[in-house]
Amino acid sequence: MPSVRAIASQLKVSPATVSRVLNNHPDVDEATRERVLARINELGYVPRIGRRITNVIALAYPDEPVRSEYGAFEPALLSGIMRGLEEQQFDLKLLSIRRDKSPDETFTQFFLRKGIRGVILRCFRTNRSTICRIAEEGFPAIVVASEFDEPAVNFIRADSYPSSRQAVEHLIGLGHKRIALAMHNVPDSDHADRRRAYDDALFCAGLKVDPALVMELPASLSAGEQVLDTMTSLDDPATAIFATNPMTALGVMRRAQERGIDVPRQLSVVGVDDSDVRTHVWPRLTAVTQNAASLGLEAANWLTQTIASNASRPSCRRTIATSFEINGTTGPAAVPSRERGSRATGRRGRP
Amino acid sequence: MPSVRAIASQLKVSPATVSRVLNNHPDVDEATRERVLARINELGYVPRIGRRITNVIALAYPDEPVRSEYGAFEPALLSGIMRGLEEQQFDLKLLSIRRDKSPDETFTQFFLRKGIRGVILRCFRTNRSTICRIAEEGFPAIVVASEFDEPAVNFIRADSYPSSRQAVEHLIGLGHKRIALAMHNVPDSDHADRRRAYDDALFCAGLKVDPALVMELPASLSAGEQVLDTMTSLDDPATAIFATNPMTALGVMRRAQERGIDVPRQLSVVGVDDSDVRTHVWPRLTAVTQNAASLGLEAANWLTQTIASNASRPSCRRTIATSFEINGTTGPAAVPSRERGSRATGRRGRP
DNA sequence: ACAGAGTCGGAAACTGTTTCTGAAACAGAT
DNA sequence: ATCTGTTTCAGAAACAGTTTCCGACTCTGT
Repeated sequence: MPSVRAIASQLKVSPATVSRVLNNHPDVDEATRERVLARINELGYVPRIGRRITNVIALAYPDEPVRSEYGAFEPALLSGIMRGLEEQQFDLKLLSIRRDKSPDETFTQFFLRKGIRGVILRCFRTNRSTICRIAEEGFPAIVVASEFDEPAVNFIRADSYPSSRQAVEHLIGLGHKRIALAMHNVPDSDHADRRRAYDDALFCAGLKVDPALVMELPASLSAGEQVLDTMTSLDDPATAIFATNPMTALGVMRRAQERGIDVPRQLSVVGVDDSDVRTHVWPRLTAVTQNAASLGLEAANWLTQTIASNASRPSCRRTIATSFEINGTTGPAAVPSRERGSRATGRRGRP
Repeated sequence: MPSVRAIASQLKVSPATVSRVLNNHPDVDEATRERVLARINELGYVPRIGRRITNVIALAYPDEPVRSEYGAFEPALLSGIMRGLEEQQFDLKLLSIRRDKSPDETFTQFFLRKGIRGVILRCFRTNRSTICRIAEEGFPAIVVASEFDEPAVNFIRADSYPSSRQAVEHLIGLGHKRIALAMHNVPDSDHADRRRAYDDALFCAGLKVDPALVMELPASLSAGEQVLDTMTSLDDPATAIFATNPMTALGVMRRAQERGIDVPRQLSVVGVDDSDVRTHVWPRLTAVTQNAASLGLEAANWLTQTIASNASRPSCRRTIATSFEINGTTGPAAVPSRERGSRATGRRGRP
């Protein structure tokens, strides 16, 4: 377990210099800084207070400290993380990278300066490259709720493919043939899963994917409203909508109520839920649900155990399952207009 | 700025002993521990790393780490806190008292052991006495979103009296005379404010408070449903409902939709919102809104500034205003039917 | 060429924590 | 009563990181 002094003596510099490098003090020569940093990375320095090593991990947000736009996702995640930290007795710090990181320090420096042993990362559209850089530096890190192709990036996420497929098949089973898909307009792995599930389910049922039924929009209430308006005003309107994020689903519901469209009689809606907003509306939303708390718990567990067992360059590419919950917003397809009418069963589907 | 060694030499003990006391090691005599603790308190010891003093504050939860039951209140609060910490460059740690505090250490010890300079406290029904004890010990602390009579306890909260009164007066102005009040069944200052506002507004309008119109229940969706059912089935039913917390308000809305009661034609609803759930339903909920983010920001600002200016025993008893936002769930009172019973219009849909 | 300013970094001083060790107290047996 | 072994308590020293002070070196302007 290398200390500042150990590194210093190896490099034939003084402990003061190593400390200065770690704390990003300006008055150290660039070449020296590089050398020290390289050795620190190589030997795997861990921060200490006095003689005790710090057991602190961080939850780091890229820009804004904490986003509340996702509703109860963040508190559920935090709650899970805190529980996951319990076992190895770690503490949790909240970090905002934009706020605290100086542009001319490395991420490793930044985290060590904050006395952090490992970091849980939240990924938004803006910071995928940031996350890749952190992973390259080799600092213990895990991304929660996003997928990465880069092998260096550890992540844990929920795979929504099976549940999403279940969802679409549920709709098909209820006789729906015109099923709309409301996607996020920024491609990410979660939404790719859902798209794939949609395509596959339709294909296996012998249905064609109609591009007119697929929309890509931001994740927001108003996007959901737009989806509903568009999909109901088609020549051959949708009889069901699968909205792949919570806000869009809520927007669809709200607008349907506003326009007096009876859900699920006239239109079925399936959403995705991170927490429990699906229970906030009536009828309760049929939805693909992912458990943010267990994501947090597993991430924290993996990270602390990795740190404790100080494995070098460990890998975590875990997906946990989402589930599909049938509630009140899905029902048999409305009997289509006469000419194709004989196929619809009209039987009220009991889940 | 007293150090461990300074305290030690004053007390004629070794630094090791002081350190042991701070870290709650078992092998130190009870009398010695008391003496050290007293002196630490007296001199206002601050934790350091090396020669630098730590600039870390904590957000401490009593039992469960983070509650997600309040929806987006917590993330909004956190977001505000992080912004409030920015100015004085403090870091934030999350602490769970139940998890981390040993029963036989004082709170001051606990916080110092965690390297904390000050603490923001969340108050739930279970831990008011805990909070009073912390305040008595004199450790820099501030409670967010609750009120305390004890003069030693610092807090910052939103006073919902004016907005609540505005809300009830708004209903009265719309011609409502039968206004129901759905209260939380655990008395706390927030709900007391709302109760008082309700009473006062009614009184000033020359209306009597009908005990049949006041219910006290837990804060939950099902409680809201119960409220709606009860209030619409009275002999002289309510024409408006004021639900003093977000979940209850949502429950009322959901049940109204379920039963086909047209809001706001047949029934007006006013809620309370911590974040933005009021926009998740249709029609958008008319609500008293408190801004959790600014509570967090102000709390963090006060705490960090207090610490930086090391005032001894500072006091903060601040209330910030809530606001009243008129949206789509309030409208003129239904024309009091000539002979009651023709009330249900059955018309669905567009306002 | 020389003076002054700026850069870089080491020694030392000062944090807090832990390990090692020893003194004192206590319990039990002879 | 004395001896022995154990437990309790706490100090000395070693060791962790950071900062202050100061000296050496470099660079620039005159």
